Amino acid sequence: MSMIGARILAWYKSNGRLMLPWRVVRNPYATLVSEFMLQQTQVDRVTPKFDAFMKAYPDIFALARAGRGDIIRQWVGLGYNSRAVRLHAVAQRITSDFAGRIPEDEATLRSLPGIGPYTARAIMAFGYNHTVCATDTNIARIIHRLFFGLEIPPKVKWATVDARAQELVPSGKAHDFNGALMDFGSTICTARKPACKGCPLAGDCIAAPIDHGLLQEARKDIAGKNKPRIPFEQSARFARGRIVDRLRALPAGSSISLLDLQADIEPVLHPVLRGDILGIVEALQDDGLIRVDDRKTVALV
DNA sequence: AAGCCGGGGAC
DNA sequence: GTCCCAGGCTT
Repeated sequence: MSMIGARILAWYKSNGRLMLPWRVVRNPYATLVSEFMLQQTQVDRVTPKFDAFMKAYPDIFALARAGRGDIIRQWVGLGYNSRAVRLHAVAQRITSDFAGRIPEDEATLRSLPGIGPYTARAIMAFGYNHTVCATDTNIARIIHRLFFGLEIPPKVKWATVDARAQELVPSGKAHDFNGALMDFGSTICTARKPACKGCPLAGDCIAAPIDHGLLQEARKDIAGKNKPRIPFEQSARFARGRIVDRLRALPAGSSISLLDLQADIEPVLHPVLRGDILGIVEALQDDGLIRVDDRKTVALV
């Protein structure tokens, strides 16, 4: 095992978040659920939702036969509701095509909806302890700093960083190693305020010690090139969220007329959004989140 | 490559 | 107010 691998595992043993619910349960199904929840969503937001979800759907079969609308209800507070739709589809595919056994090879995992390069490897590493690195933005940042220097601006391509990450995984210890890097990235080697002082890897790191002001300046240059964003309250995303929330509030199995939905939603929307409701409803339907029947009543799918 | 998909928290 | 987050899909 590499020196860095050993150091990071030692750090994890005493500083890692070993009690995260999906680490305690530690099986491929729990990994599948948690990884979908964790896509672009912080640990602290997922933690309280995970247990309730697992209680409602204890295994892949329970999830597969559940109503999609109920799953979307369970998803409240997590955002990116399409993930719930895809997770449900994955559960159905796995029960129908693989007898409920969650695949453990990258190609098969990647063929499932909502499972990309990161999530496939995360399931392999966390669910099956296969020797791969689930390189996410967090791990990529750490590897970049360690071997190529400060990541802003990027010195090498993502593929180069990822290749270096794969080499680093200690054989047979992928679960702990990946967890260690992620915990390390969220507490020590953070994006905004890396704590190089006291970092156990500082001696191995090209980027260390990172000057906070310098990092801030580098980041500002990137930000300057960012396109101006419209306020969240004026975005279609916001309206989508309000519509789905309104439908979540309906008793399971019931629906609301399109007109009533519009009347309920409009007051909480920014004026620029009020003419867009029908189009947004249609987009939600295309995404498989809601259903509009021939009598113009709306419900969660 | 760029835009879209949520929303809460850090700074 | 801006950026960040255990990304993935579509165009």
